[in-house]
Amino acid sequence: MPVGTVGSVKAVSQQQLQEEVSARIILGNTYHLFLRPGTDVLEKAGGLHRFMGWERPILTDSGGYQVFSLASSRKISEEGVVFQSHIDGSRHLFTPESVMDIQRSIGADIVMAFDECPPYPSEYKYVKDSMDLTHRWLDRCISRLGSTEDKYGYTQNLFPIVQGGTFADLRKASCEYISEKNAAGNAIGGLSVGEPVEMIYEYCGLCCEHLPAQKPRYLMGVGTPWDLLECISMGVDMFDCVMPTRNGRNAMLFTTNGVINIDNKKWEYDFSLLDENLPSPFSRHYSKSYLRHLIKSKEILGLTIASIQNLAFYLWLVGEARQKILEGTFSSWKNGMIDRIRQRL
RNA sequence: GGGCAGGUUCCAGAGCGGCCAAAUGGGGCGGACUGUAAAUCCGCUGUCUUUCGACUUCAGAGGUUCGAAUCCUCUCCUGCCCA
Repeated sequence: MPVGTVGSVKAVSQQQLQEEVSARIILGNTYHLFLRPGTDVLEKAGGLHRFMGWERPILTDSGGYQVFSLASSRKISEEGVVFQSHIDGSRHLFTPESVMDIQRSIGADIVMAFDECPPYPSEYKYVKDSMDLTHRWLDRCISRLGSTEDKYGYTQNLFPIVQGGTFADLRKASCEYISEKNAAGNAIGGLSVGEPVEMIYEYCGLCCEHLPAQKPRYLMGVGTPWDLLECISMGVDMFDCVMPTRNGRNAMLFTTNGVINIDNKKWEYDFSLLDENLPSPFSRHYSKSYLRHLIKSKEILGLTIASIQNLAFYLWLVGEARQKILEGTFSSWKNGMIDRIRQRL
């Protein structure tokens, strides 16, 4: 579900946000923004796609995460990954080259490198070897993308992905390797794979210190609304996550006033709007009571409304963050906002 | 008036002499979900107690039995059928 665009903002450095930038929010159950000056690769690319009235750049992932999450049905080698379909059992070979071609065909503005995402916890040696493989694959991605044409008349930008697990020296080495490629933007991968949240913060912060400040930093797979604010404060510009939609489907609502379990009886006769503070027509049209009824009745419309509510909330939140960055008040605003949106209603 | 079938813990519904505080589902309460195959998964849900355990429950009252939600008697109530 496409969502829209955000304006110009001030940026975030390690501890604090500074500088002016352009930001844009994208698509689906993922949402992305470019917070800091000159980090909006799409500004130059001009790769905006019209869809249902929204301007929407496209970001596609490479399948590296599926190699991790569906580990039982794949085999990794230097060449690539043989992956077995859960639908019909057929085997497919994914290589850095084929994955670049596919993402080009889809028309992605942002093409993600093909990487391996080791699980947590993993041994140092495994993570190191995996990281080296990811780096070699990155070179093949760059080479492939460099030897093929943009398919639809606008630039298709490659984002490399940092790996290195939860080992500081590997993370640092990976950041350096990736940075040298001088890509349009850089992604932090291999986090939110089961480690404690504190470690996400720790290694995200570490990566932000070692990735170029003038390029967008994209933290893959994170996270809760409060995670976003914490990571924005460390210098992350883009995120994507299943959380708004998956948790929405599981009856968890994120709102500007706090977290709701819409399954709870307390909402049965609560005819107040889902979230009166959001611009989304869904949030301002349906009541908590009605949504609870739909979900209790197992009406699929309930899952849709819950998902859209959460998406609208995430977009509102990053929009607010951008605004506060612009005003130079992000740091003082952040903690109070976390307390507010994190409370259980 | 006559004939059947029933009354089980919030609801539905198993159990039909000991392994029953009582299956299972629903409901209720809580938790999880972080680069999405998956509208999913996990606890708790009579009372008291941290545990062991103790206590009170299967319409009501009696009874049979070492022992009863389960067997017998009566009473009350519900549904269906016939008059």
